[in-house]
Amino acid sequence: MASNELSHILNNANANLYPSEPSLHTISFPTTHRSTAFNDTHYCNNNNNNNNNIHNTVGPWQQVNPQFWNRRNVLDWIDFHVEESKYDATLLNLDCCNMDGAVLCSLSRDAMMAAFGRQLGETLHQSLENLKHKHVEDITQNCMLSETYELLSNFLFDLPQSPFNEGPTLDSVIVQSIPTGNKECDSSYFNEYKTQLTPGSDNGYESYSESLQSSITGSFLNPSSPESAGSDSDHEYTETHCTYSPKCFIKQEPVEKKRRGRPPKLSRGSEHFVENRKSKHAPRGTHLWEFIRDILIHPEKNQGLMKWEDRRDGVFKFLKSEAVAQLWGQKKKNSSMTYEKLSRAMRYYYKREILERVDGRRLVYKFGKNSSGWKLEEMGM
DNA sequence: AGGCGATTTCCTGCTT
DNA sequence: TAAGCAGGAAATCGCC
Repeated sequence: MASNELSHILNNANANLYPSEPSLHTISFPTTHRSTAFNDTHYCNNNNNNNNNIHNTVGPWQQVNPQFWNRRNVLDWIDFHVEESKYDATLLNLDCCNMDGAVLCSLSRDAMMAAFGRQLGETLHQSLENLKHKHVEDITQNCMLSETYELLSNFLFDLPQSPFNEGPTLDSVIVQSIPTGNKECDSSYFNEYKTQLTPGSDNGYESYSESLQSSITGSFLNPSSPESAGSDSDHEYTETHCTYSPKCFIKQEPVEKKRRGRPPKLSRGSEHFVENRKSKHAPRGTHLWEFIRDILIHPEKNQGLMKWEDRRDGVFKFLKSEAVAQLWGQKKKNSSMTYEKLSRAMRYYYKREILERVDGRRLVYKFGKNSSGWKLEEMGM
């Protein structure tokens, strides 16, 4: 089978799993034909030389710890190996590809081979082990002592948080060194990434949000610092239980947690969100206005989400309001975040003079005197 | 335990 | 008509 046919099949799978929104096109992953798209400046290649596991093209999945892959990353990764090994993609059970990285990493070698066949399963297993090892090695080699651990933990905790520089907590990276056998079906550290597989969560918003985060992660997060919300208690969000299922590997049953905010009405077709909602207060130092500011002060990296209208006066505009809202929602582990809700929170800032009103202009806001970190002088420019 | 801050959610009415 | 804005009300949840 021709390579482009394989790509076509997996692209279709991608399309089915990730119904796209028009506004997303500029920021979503390229799924195939990486040779041009993946070698551009969107992706950091600093680790490529260390990776002795084949890849001569670069994909976001390669830059991010497999534990943090979303479903699209998993699909891209499978796609890559299908193409490389000239595997007949028609033999693939696409249901078996529908999982995120945390789930993927919980699969044993046998499970991989059962799902993907002996040849491809072995290839994928090997690739995954190499990638996992690479990331664990990168991260753990300098923090072997508990003293170092503590220092680094404090350092990570004290870092200013933004969607661009926040990395995993030390706990979230150290746990990867647990032997695979102990990790199977015990990856609660990463369970927040799994909830998207729960029944009813496979909706446009979730996928959209995933894609967004993926592109952010793939394009300008530190590749070894995937977005973990920088929380000291992320692993508390959701307890899920996973079991092997021949059809789709994982059946997940999130334990119900109370969500924050006023209870949503259930009569608008949004019932399916409720089961997946997790409650989480914003991590210290991560407020909405800071999140917005951090997008703005990285103009080369914000993928056209927002722009400065008047840099000196702190006037800015949302270009992709819903996309920003989704990103914010993802940061807060809230898949039902919308621009409407985000903007309500923004309006509360008027009173506190973190923002100032800009009358008559849609999607335009201005930083107020109680905001900081965006002024050119502050940034030494 | 309770207050508080920072949202989150829903809502109505208005404007663009 | 849709999208966005404005702001009240109620609710949640981490922190102190």
